[in-house]
Amino acid sequence: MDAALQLLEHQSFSSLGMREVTREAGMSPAGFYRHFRDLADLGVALVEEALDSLHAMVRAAFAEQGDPEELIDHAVQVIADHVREHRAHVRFIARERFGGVRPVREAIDAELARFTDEVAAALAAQPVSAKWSPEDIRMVAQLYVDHMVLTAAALQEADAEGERRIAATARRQLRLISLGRHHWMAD
Amino acid sequence: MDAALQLLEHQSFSSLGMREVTREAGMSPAGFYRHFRDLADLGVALVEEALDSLHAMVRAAFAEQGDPEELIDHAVQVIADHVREHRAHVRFIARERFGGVRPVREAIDAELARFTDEVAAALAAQPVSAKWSPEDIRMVAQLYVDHMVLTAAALQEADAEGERRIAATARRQLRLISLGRHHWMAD
DNA sequence: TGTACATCAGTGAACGCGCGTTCACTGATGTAC
DNA sequence: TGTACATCAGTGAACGCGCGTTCACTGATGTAC
Repeated sequence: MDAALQLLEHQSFSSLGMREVTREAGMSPAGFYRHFRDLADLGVALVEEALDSLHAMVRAAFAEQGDPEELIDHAVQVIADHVREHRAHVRFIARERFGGVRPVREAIDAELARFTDEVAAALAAQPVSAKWSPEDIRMVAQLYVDHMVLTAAALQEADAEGERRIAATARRQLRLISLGRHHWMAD
Repeated sequence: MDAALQLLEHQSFSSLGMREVTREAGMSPAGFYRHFRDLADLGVALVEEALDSLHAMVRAAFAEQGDPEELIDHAVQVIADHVREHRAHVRFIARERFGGVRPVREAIDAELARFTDEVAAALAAQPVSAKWSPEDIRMVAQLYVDHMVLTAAALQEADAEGERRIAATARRQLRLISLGRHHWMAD
């Protein structure tokens, strides 16, 4: 799996060869079948591995208490740290979320839907969304999850300067969304 | 190019074979070289074709005048129409935006950056953003373009019922962003 | 403590196949005089 | 109107190569008695 992730730095999953993977892993082609039935099987295993770590990140991003400003700074910081530590995983998810291998795409979609549920639950607990309908809460949760994945994807291929720029933009965008949330019921 | 788009319904570009393409197109393998130097060359040509049509869509989505509510309904309608008429193009862009073939990915990024400029110019002309800094305007433009691409990508693989659901969510999300914009300077 | 057996990750050779690329070619269409 | 030549999309055969998959195997580690 590490060998595959390594190779996926410069190509997408659907073009991965299994001889390629075993070569990178330093084993003979036949050895592959000791671990996976086929490449799609490996792909799904990678999704699970990658989203386990993402899962921890989502929790961390929403754990903090405090005013919106602090929450936003903290969340963006958590995302940036996560990307630095799990670059290959983030790239894999970003690339294959709309990629050409159905089982992989579906596994990612299912996991992201679970994240959205989790974020929605966290939002529902905040005073701001006291009188919101469940649909509206989910709609905002989706906006947040999409924004998070997109930001992580952008960070993943940025240098240090690009990282600062992307983080700054992300913070402002989250602030704008937060403003919208505070005026959703009032207006 | 049509043959390639057809094949890309079920795979991503980096796994496309050129014998595969010529077979689908009903010609001999060697004929490929009459039109493209290699597959990456074909890919870049597809990006241009796909984003020409998207370009027209962006203009249309922002052309309308009226109150925010009408603008949003109109924009989402334009996106939905576009996806219905150019499903293969939309899928290609969504899939390859973070895909494994660098020249293709870079061509898409460059085009989307141009879209963002265009949207930023349209936003700058609106009374709401009268006193905004250029950076803040661009930040909102980026939010809109990302949201548009993500919505189009989701619509592209949805059935009729999913289409309604996705469009409804997109409208609410745009309304929330619009609310945030109206309170950006005030708060 | 020693022996016999089971499990299991990994090997290396072999298979048939489809790949990308090249080559000299054909035949239709356009152009100059 | 007729003739000679240029252009150019498409052909079909051939090449060497790496692919995914299978097979009987090896040898290390764990387990039962």
